Amino acid sequence: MSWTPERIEELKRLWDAGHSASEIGKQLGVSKNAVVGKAHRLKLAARPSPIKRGGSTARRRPAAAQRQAAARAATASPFVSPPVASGASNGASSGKAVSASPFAAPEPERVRARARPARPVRRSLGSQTCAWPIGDPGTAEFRFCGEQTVPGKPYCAEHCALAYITKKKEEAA
DNA sequence: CCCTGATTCGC
DNA sequence: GCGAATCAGG
Repeated sequence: MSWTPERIEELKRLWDAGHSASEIGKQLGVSKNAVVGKAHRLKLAARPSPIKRGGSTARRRPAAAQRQAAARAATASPFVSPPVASGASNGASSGKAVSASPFAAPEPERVRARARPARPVRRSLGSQTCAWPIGDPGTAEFRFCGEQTVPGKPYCAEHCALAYITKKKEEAA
């Protein structure tokens, strides 16, 4: 939708009335950014700005500009993106390598689990314990199920039923 | 997290 | 001119 005189008028009115950009945006059916951008272009009263760029330390355009340009290019261009992705030869290997941990694929709901201390999973070879996560990872209460696993599976029978969802089950649910 | 407005820049 | 992405403060 374009900025018709009426809409601009409305924008001015609401902006002048002290409404927030997102609020005005809702009213006019546009995004907050659109409102702010238009207001800026119209030179409307630059109301109390939350932040100020370059107010104190000034000049730091290059970095921001580069990032923006990069982001822009990344989303817009069909090409662009081949940079390193894997095999980073230099540090920064913060990847926790989740691999095929208990959290890997199954269970859609609580997959939020990060690569937590997934160590206690196997402890004793004689009787594997169910690696089904219980509770919120990161909290003290977090633990794994610990029941005897189904041979060849990382979970107990009960949790295998939950972990391995079939298409049919999914549709039934 | 949510919110805010400001700025940049591809379109 | 437009506005998404990004930034940066509350």
